[in-house]
Parts: sequence; structure tokens; C-alpha cells
Amino acid sequence: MTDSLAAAYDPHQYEDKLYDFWMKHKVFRAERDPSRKPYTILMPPPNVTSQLHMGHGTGYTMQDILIRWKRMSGYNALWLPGTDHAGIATQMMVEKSLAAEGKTRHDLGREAFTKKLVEWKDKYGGMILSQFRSMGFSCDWDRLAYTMDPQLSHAVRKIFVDLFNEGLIYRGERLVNWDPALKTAVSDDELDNQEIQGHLYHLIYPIDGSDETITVATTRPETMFGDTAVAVNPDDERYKHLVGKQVRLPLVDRLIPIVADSYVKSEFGTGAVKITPAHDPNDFELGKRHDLPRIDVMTDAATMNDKVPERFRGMARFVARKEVIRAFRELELLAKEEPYKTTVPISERSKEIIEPRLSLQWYVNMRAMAAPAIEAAKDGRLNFFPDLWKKTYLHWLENIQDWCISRQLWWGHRIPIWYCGKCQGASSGMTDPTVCSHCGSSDLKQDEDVLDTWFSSWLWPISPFGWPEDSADLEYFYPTDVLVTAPEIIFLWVARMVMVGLKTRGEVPFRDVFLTPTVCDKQGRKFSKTLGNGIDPMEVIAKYGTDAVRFTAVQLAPIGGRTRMSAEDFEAGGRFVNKLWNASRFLLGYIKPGQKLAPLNPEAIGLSGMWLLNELAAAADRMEKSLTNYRINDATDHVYHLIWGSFCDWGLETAKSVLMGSDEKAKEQTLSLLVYVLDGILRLANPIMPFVTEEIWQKLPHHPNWDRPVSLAVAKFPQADKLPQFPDAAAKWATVQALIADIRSARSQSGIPPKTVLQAHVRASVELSALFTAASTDICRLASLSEVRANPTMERPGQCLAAVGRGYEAFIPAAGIVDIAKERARLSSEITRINKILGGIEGKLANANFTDRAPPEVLEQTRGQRDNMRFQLDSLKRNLETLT
RNA sequence: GGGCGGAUAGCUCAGCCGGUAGAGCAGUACCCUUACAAGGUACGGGUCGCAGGUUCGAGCCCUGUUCCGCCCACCA
Repeated sequence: MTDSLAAAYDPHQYEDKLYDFWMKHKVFRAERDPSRKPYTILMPPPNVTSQLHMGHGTGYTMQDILIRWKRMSGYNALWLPGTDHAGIATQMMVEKSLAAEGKTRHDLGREAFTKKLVEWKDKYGGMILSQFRSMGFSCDWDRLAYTMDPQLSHAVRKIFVDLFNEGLIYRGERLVNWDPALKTAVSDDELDNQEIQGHLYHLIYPIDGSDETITVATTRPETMFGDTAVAVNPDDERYKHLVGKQVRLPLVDRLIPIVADSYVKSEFGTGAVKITPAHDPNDFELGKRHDLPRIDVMTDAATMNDKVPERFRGMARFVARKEVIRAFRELELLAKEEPYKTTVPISERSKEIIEPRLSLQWYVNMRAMAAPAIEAAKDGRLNFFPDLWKKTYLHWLENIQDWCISRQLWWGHRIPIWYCGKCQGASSGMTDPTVCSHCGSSDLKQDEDVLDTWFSSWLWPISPFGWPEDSADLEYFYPTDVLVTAPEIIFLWVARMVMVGLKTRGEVPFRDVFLTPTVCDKQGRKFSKTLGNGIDPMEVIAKYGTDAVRFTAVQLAPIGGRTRMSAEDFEAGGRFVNKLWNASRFLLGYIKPGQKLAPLNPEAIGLSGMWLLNELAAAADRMEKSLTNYRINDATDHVYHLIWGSFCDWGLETAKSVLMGSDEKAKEQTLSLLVYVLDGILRLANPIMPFVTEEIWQKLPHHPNWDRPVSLAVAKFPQADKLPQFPDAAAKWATVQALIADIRSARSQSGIPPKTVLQAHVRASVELSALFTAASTDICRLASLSEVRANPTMERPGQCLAAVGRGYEAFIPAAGIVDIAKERARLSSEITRINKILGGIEGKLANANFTDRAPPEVLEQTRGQRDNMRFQLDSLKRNLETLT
């Protein structure tokens, strides 16, 4: 590190070096330490194969801000990093690369394919972790976990076996959401719905032994081969006489019953529904009620199987659809074909239309586990920020369905179930069984499927800490403090972690759940790969630096809902970082190498100094409140205003007269003040902008009133109640600032060039006059004046600019330089404006309803406003009269 | 079809317990004032989606409504 700061901040010169510095000093490391309170955040594990996007950029930066803030506040802060093997997503990527060579996973076989996946993961996986480094994330890398690590896999096995032994895991034949492209079941939560323009076909089914027919409506005629009934509403007069009769199913010539079920809505379509229990969830349920057979008519690739007439076999389902309709038309059994909008489920991963498919899958019974998770949210052990998401969470848990955990994939934790070839029984256990637990046969074969990825993710709060062992880490770090994640995985992940946490540890895994906003483009569209509308954080980092990206991403993120961003937005962050850099550079320029700073002495720093200290304390207070309530975007605003507004625009500008003057004693005090405040600022800003603040801080001499550890990352976070505060002095200085602003405004509006040196004559009370006189040096400097005079009987000069504020009138002699017409116009418009406001206030005060019913403090405040407005109005009017 | 959220300045968003509408960016004018022109000072800009209601007083509370977004859902 060099001794002085370069003229402009170049983030890339420092960032890597600083990260190495932090790693070297292990500032992110969190070891068990019973003497300190832990503060723990679980990093939502990104997919091994994913790339950093702005969603991570904002969400994870927020976590880093919280962690860094708590770390500086004395907590033993642990941000636990990790990655997720992401079953379907990862397998798909490798299958895609195989497909490019014209191969499928079946050509390789399970073992070779899995090996390839591991290779692929080692090569491309974890790239996102190095990107996290670039983002400056302060996680404890020594604890990096991966959902397929031996320890975590052990935990997966353990929870499976436990639930299996409790009878909460069971195997069932159900309709699953079958993805015919990936050839696997996917969960309800992995679907998208898409509205498509389809057709509603009216098919005529002849009644057996009669000339009558019954017409059914369907959007998926190809499933008619699997029809095992026709259903009507029991109260439907049109069909009452047909219930119990049989339909001769066209094309297949099979007899199926007509049944009555209240599920059928008479007013929809024809009021008669074909029932295909093997291909439709409703029909499945209805079939169960009426004990209907289930005929699966498709293969795992959604082509027609051998249960259909020869001529349709092997056809893809949508080809078959056309052919079935053609056949019905030829038989004159197609009553109608109408355009129809319908929504179809699409697989999130493959984008293929889901085919409901009958299959044997493993399920977890969720009801029992849901109850405690509901209770925890209701009784306040679990809190949501913003709170509205609690409803979403509760609604899902209260209507929870059993969880299908088997996936027909090869990448993931293989289901620890062995089937007996003899008795067909299923066995499980912590070690691979050698004999069937039911009949003792050794003819065992392991289930081919793997577990849903979320079946390992839901253990994230416990497995990296050593569960199922009752480890010291688990004891110390569990429960964690807050989970920060995206709202779309409340069901998939958050709720399940709560359930398993309560089940295994009896405590919620985290007290708070903070849901981050969805990051969208300027048109409000979610970032997506297909649209290509995303912002690559690495690109904007290259352009503006990490601190700028972190600052802007968080500043733009509202508390709930969504945020709209464009790459250009980050420029503002870059400017802000540079501003801080330059301000620091300026200040450091006044400090000689090895110079010792004087302790802070409030007696010697004047009103402006006390005001500045007050600003620091106020900002610290606001920061603390904002961060505590996860109002992280507010925290960025506080830092921004403290640095730009308070420190640069006022603090440094005021200090310049001392710094550039010759009073060495005063200079010493001012430097002490400014370094003290800058040190405090760097601390407050460090969680948001860790790099630039650390770099500056390392150059900053040690101030005796602050602690000085090796890194800013572990320096004390300023606490408002422990900082010097001077509310009275600050209020006085605020009045001086108002006077300065008034003078600047009058000058600017009158078009008097900044170079023209002016004087100010101020008429004000004795106290205010004393204040202005004492501050005259500062006022002169900041308002470009040569002289300020103030007393209660100050006379109005003949030709002058005038400004009026609360309790004072400022006159600026301007004979010969002021454009009288312009100034009169300015005063007139000001009079009009004040008159309008005054009119409103007076009207209010004349209203008996208001004066009778408004609370006294409001009344008093309103009267004060009126008096002030009257004072200003009088002054303005007199000025207008005098100005000729 | 249900549930939830949003609509405030050109843009992105604040706005507490109802008490004269705010910030940043963008814009305009004037300034290269010795940290920073990625800067300074000043200024302009809003019927708070629409319509009612409650209230002395509504961006805020109530009712209805429109538009956007998200989530859930089995209407063939």
C-alpha cells in the first residue's frame, strides 16, 4: 500500500489485494467462542453450475452488509457459504453437451455418466464462488459446504431413514408431472403455466345397445384410448337416464361405464366428461371414487404405447391428437371443434409440456411436519420481512400436499431403498442392507432413482454443522439469525427448512426471513436468460468497481416487490465512491507522515464541528435502525447523505478556512475532528463499500478516540449513544446554514456572478446576531462575501438584495450591480407564493372546526407557521417598496 | 377463478401515529473557487391511477374501480 492516494479511485488496483489481505488475517473466519454471541447467516447455496447474476448481486450483498455490520458490532459473525448440486439443472447441462455429440446418457450408462457429471462439475462448477470473491463477500470459506459432500450426504441418508422408519416416507402410485424430455417426474413447484391457443373437441361416444350417443368435450383427444368411463353430474336431467349404461369407446371398441359424479359441471362443454384416470389428475381422483381401472397409453417419452390401436402406436402425443381427430371425423363422430384457450403446465427446466403420468414414486407425508412450522410463524418465533410474505408461507403450509421426492435422474443422492426380488418389500437403513428386512432374501436391488435436490437443501441449516451428530458447532450456531432469499423459494426451500429444523432440533432454523426484491429490467420484466435482458455483475464491476455495484444494487432495491435496473444506474455509485476517495485524499494531504493526532476536543472545534459530530451520531443512529429492520436501502441513503452532504459539502468546505489558514493550533483541532469523523464514516460505510473504505482507512492515521485493529472489517461499528452529540450547537449551526443558503439563493436568482464580492447586513435578535457575527468567517467563505454584519437594528440599505428567514432579514447592498426590474419580479413572485401559503394557514385558523378539534400542539405549530409567514411577507413587501 | 402487492416529479424509489408532498438520478442557469467538472451553487418540475366516503384536515383510513406485476388453482 502506498502512502498517499491516487488522484482518482481505480477500484481494480485495490480490490484483489484487499481481499487477499482479509483472507490472510482471517477476518471472515468464525470459530466457536462461548464468550461471544454468534450471528449467523446461511448463504442460500447457488447451483454449482450457475453464473452470478444481479439477483445474487443484490440479495447476497444485502447478506454481506448484515454480516459485516454485525461483525463490526462485536458479534461472532458467520456467513456460511456453499453450493448446491442442483440435480436437474446440472444433469441437463451435461446431457446437452452429450446431445451435441449425438449421444444420450443411456449410451454412456449410469456410472460413466455420473463420472462425467463430476468432472464437469469440477471443471465448470464453483465459478460462481470466485465471483462471490469479486463481490467482496465476507463468508467463512473454510466452512464451504457442498450438498454432495460426504458429511451432507450422510445427513440426507439419515433424515431419509428416520422418516422412512417413522412411516412418513412412503411409496405410492400417483399421477406425477412427467417431463417427457427429461424423462423424470418434476414437482409441482418446478412447473410454469403457459396459456396456449388450443381447441376444444366435442367427441361423440355411442351408447352400447342403443342408438343414443353421448358427446364429451376434451382438449386432449389423444388420451381417449385410456378412457375408462364417461362422467356426468348426478343432477343433470339430460343424462340421468344414461347413468349406469355403457359407452362403446370408438377406435378401441371397449365398453366403459357412464358414471355420475358431482365433480362434473353441467354447464361446461357438453356436461359430459371423458374420464382418463391415468392421464389427468382430476380423472385420477374421480377414478379412485368409482374404482375405475387406469390405462396408461403413453411411453416415458410421451409417445403412444402398445395399449392403443396399432395405427397410432409410436406416434408423438400431438401427432396422435391430430390423427385421432381425423379418425373421429372420418367416422362422423366429431361433433364440433372450437378454438379454446387453455393453460398447460410447462417444465421449468426443459420447457416441455408436462404429461400427467401414472407412476410409482416416493413421497414424504408433510402434514405432521407442517403443523409446528405453522405455529412457529403464528406465535412469532419466525418472522418475515416484509411481513406480507408470512401469508404466502402460511397459505402453502395450511394446504400442503405430500412431497414427491423421487426423481428419475442419475445426478443426485440415490434413494437409499432396496427392493426384494422375492417378496417385493422395500428396505432401508444407514448401511446398505444385504438381506431383505421382510423375508431375509438376499435378492436385493437398489432403487434406480435419486432424491429431489431440495431433499438435501432443506437440511442446510443443520447438515453443514455436523448433524446428525449433536456437534458443538450445531449447538453454538443453531438456530441462525436470518435467512435472506428470494420469495419464489418460500415453499421449495424456506418452509421445508423450518419443518426439518423444528423436527430435528425442536427450534426454528432462523428467527427472521428477509425476502429480497425481484430484479427486473427497466420495462419491469424479470431478468431471464432467454430474454437476455439481464445485467452481468462482472461487467458492471469491470466498469465501475465492486463498491459502486454493491452500493447501487442495494440502493435501488426497494423493501418489497421488485426493482428496475439498468447497467447505467451503476455510474452513480461509481461517482459516489470517487467522491469519498477524493474527500479522503484532500484530508490526508494535510497530514504529515507520522503525524500524531490530537484527541477530540469539542471545546475547540466550533459550532460547525459540533454540528458535524452530531451528523455522524445521527447517521449512526439511523443506520442501526435501518439495518435492524432490514431497510438496507435506507442505510445506503444515510451513508450517502452523511458523506456527500454533511462531510463534503459542509464539513470540508467549512474546514478549509482553518486548514488553509495559519493558526496551527486550530488546524490541529480541525484535523483531529475531520479524521475522527472520516474514520467514523468509513466504519459506517464499510459494510456497504468494503474495499474503498478499507483502503482509505489503512492510510488514515490512528485517531486516539477510535480503536485500531488490523482491519476496518473488524473495527468497532459506531454506536450513536456512545458518540459525542451536541444538539444545541447543531441547531445553531443549522440556522447559520440557512442564512448561507438564503444569501446564495438571492445572489444566484438575481444573476450576480459568483466573483462579485458582496456584503451582508443582517437584522436579527441579539442572540442570532451574536451567532452570525461569531460565524462570520464561515459565512463569508461559504456565501462568497467580504463581510457580514449583524445586529437587531440593522438598517436596510437603499438598493439591496434581500433574503428573509426564520427570525432574520439579510440585506445585501447591491447599488449598481442589481437588475432592479429582475429583483422586483423575484420579490413579487415570492410574495405571491408566501401569500398563497399564508392564505391557506389563515383560512385553517379561522375555521372553528379546526381550532376546536385539532390537538393543541398542531394548533401551536400552525400559529407558529402563520407568524413566520407573516414576518416573511412583511419583510418582502417592505423590500419591494424600497427597491426603486 | 382465487390470494397478495404496486400505481407519488421525465426515471428509480421514500413518505412514520392522517397535520403545507421528499431523495437520488436526469433537466435548466451560472461557475474550471487551490479534493473531486465523475465537481460546485442555485433553480424548475407532482390533481399522489380513477370515483366516491369518513374527517376540522386524506398520498396515508374505508368502499368501489382501472391498469401492471407476482403467487396459488383440477374446470374437461
